[in-house]
Amino acid sequence: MNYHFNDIEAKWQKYWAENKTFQAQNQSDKPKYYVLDMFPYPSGAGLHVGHPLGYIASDIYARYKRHKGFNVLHPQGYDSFGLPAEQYAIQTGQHPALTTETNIKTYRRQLDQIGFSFDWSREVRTSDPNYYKWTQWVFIQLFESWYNKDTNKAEAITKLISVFASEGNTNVNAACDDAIETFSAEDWNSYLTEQQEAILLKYRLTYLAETEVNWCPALGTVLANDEIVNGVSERGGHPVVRKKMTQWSMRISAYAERLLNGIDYNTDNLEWTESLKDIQRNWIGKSVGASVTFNVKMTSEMLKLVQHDETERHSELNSESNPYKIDVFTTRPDTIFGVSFMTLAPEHELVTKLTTETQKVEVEAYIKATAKRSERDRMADVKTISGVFTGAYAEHPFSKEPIPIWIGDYVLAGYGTGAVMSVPCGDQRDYDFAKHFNIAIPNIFDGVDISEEAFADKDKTVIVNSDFLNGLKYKKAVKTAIYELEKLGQGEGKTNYRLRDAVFSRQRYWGEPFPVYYVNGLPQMIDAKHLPITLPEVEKYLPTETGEPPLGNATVWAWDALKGELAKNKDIDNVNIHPLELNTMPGWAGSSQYFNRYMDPHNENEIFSKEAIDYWKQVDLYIGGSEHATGHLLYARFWQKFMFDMGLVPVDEFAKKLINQGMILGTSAFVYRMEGTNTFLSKSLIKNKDVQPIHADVSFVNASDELDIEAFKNWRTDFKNAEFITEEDGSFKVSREVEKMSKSKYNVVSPDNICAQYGADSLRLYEMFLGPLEQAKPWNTAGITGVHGFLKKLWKLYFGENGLTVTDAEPSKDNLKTLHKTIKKVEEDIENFSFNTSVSTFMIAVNELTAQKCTSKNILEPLLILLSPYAPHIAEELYSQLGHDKSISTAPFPEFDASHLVESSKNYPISFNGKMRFTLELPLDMSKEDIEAAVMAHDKTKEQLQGRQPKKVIVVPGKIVNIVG
RNA sequence: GCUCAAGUGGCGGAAUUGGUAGACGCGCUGGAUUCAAAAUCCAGUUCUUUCGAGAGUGUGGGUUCGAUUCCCACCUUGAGUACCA
Repeated sequence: MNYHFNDIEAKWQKYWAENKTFQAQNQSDKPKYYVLDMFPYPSGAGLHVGHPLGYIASDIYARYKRHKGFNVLHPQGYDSFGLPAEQYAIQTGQHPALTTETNIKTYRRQLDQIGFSFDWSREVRTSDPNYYKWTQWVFIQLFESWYNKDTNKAEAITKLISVFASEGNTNVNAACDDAIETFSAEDWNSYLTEQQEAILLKYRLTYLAETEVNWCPALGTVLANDEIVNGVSERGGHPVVRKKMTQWSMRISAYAERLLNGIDYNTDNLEWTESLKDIQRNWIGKSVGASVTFNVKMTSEMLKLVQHDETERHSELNSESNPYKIDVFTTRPDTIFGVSFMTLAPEHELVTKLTTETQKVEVEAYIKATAKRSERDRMADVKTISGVFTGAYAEHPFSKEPIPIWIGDYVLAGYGTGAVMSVPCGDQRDYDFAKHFNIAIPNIFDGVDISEEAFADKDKTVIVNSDFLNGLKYKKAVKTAIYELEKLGQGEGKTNYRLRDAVFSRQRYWGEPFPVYYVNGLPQMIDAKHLPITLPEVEKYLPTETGEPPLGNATVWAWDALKGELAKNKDIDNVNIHPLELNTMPGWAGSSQYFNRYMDPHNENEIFSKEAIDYWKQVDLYIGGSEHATGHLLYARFWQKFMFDMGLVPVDEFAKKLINQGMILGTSAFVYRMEGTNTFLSKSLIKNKDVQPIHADVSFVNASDELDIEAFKNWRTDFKNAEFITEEDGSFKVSREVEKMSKSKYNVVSPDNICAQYGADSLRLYEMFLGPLEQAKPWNTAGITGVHGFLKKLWKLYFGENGLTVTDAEPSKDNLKTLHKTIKKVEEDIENFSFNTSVSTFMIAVNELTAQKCTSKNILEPLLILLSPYAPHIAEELYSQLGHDKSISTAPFPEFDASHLVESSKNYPISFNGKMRFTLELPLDMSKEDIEAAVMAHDKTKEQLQGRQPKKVIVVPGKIVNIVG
């Protein structure tokens, strides 16, 4: 009987589906274990061999945990909202839901054929209204919450309202918009509802505000920072410009410190790799320093302006005590006496007010010029120093000396306060700016040469020329400076984060609609009992002619607040029937809580039941790509912390352990055509020839890099009559190069073909065998014959020509030794996610057992359980052939027994000066002295020493002997 | 620029606490089987070599009886981030 992998695999896939073998229960006597993959976006291209890598790894772990007696949850679903389906809809008119459905069918077929142990009864799709109902629900909860910095958690907005009503906002310590004016309880109670609503928006965890956003004209939508790569859109590489728009934002900045603390201190709940933690740390970008307030030296023109402003605001303060102030953030308050100018971002709101009559023309021209530059231009050109003097001066907080105020585009409006105190002796950019514009560069560092460049080494700093800071070192100087600034009321210690609030609106059709309608321009939440608010039908998926998002095309997209149902747009009366939000949510909305929904996916009354979340708690193992480090993985942590504050989840990190699988690269094949001809040269003939490299489809090339010339000729009409000059042996060789796997490089390999030709078990083994899980590595189909041959060899261990050969024979000592060293190694490897090395271990075991002619069931049955996580189909088949009528999937993992590995002797490596020269078999219970004597007496030792007397002999019993001299 | 990771045969990679470098597999070479091929099986395969042996894990140094492994400097590649004050 031969190994018919296609039949076997189909048989067991059917068995698992029919018997619901991998369906997880929400209660069990067994301990729980939750293994999760990042769910896929079902693209039209289907899977290539790179996609299942992480799924295979997580499947091995999930299956292993079942053997180890765990109640395993291993779900799968689809992140099915997204741009490609929408763009296809724009081109063809086909509803994105249909495209998505078709693509999901393909994905499901491809996933099923690989034999994953997913619990498909828990499948979620982000574009399913029954799912996105809960995405909308979380959004409402965020809207109804604010962040209390005193209790350090999110709290109900109703609580904030009652504080405002009883004591105003002076004692409220919230994560909120900057520049919120203080008000008393009387003020609050006298405000109109609209005024109150507008104020509350500045506190809510999701809020509507006019912000500078990244607008991508080509995609017709805004993008979050993590969706921009090198100044262009991640999808499609289109230019991005800064634009002010009213958009929903998520106040993730409120959680910046807790997101960092989770990385640095909550390591029990966040066993992520250091590199991934580094990426998030970097992205959050904490810097500790101080804010410093500089008073502007007022000119008579400015005073007029101030008085005008103040009268407008009905303020009783007089202008003398309220000049213009410039707040800056600095990480080096110790260098305050090194300030020789200030620089504002061109967009800074004070610029127009400060600029003097004489400088006006120059300043306005500069602002205009910088506004025109795109994000990318600005990034590409960081070398050019540009800026303009405003004509105004600020006053040094201590020396009271005048400090010229400049504007320059090296200062970013979006970071800190959009203004810096420039210390040219301690900051290279300030230094370059000062040199360029001939501004003074005072030195405040003791014994440091700053004639060529700035000096930024904190640790070696001793401050001079700095009044009360003279003679102090960095740390002390920082403390003292902050203390003195606080005394003056012109500064305080401050921490700044690079992390910005995340824009949450997208001008798209194929996304979650907001559960929001507008009354008098102010957003109102739809009551959760009316959810889901489902996507309306539209004629076209493009923006409207008036520039509104695609939902502006819908005719039934208004909200009847009285009846609590959708209404027609033409019936909008702004009394009972109001317009609905036209934006949709971004891609990461649906992926920020899906892992919890899997715990209780069919619950219609709650996002998940308390029992379910208390049972499963959090994901124990999460496997996915590191490209989500600053997107999904950060947003999901933020939502989880919010859900934790709400008391909805028991753990504030959603994924205990995270592993990033490396990318599988393609091995492209190149053929060479002589320039100007239709003649192709084999690889070794191209030296010194003028040739043009052309990608050949990798399916035309065999393991020895020989091209199937006929297949290549039939590929394209212009190759039809091509000439081929071969090697001497008649073969035509291609050259190989490792590149990213992509259609345009003709190096894409589909798992469908591999499964048909070698089987899913071979595919699974080979993907693991390629190399360490987390490492990027090239795919080369040729190598799969190795693992495929192994499976055939394994099969032969159980089946001969005349059927099953397994017996009840007592295992030999060697049999047991092979089995138990395999158990030990495989178990260690799985625990360490070192799957590549356990495949080698299996090969060694099968090679050894074959050589030993082992037929013993006591060896061959446990071997199947060891192998079952990796190659489940063949393991199930052989296990059933051994007489079992139940699936192997929960058979207990074999117990390692060290007694089978005990040796009585050791083959000692004998080294001379650390170099191994020969080995010597000696009993393990031999004493150090006897070992030394035996080695010294050996002929080869004498030969090595050639009469020399060794200086020293190192004997490590059980390990090595080293002779020095 | 800053942060992180990695450099081992023709190729993918192994060596888990400092102790026989190159496991396992691909490819290659030779052989068996076959009319032939595929498949299968056996042997060999880091480099140099005067066939005794010698060298060797990106480069240079250090610690050690002993270093792919630890330390220092440098080079290369990849990833993240980027006028972040």
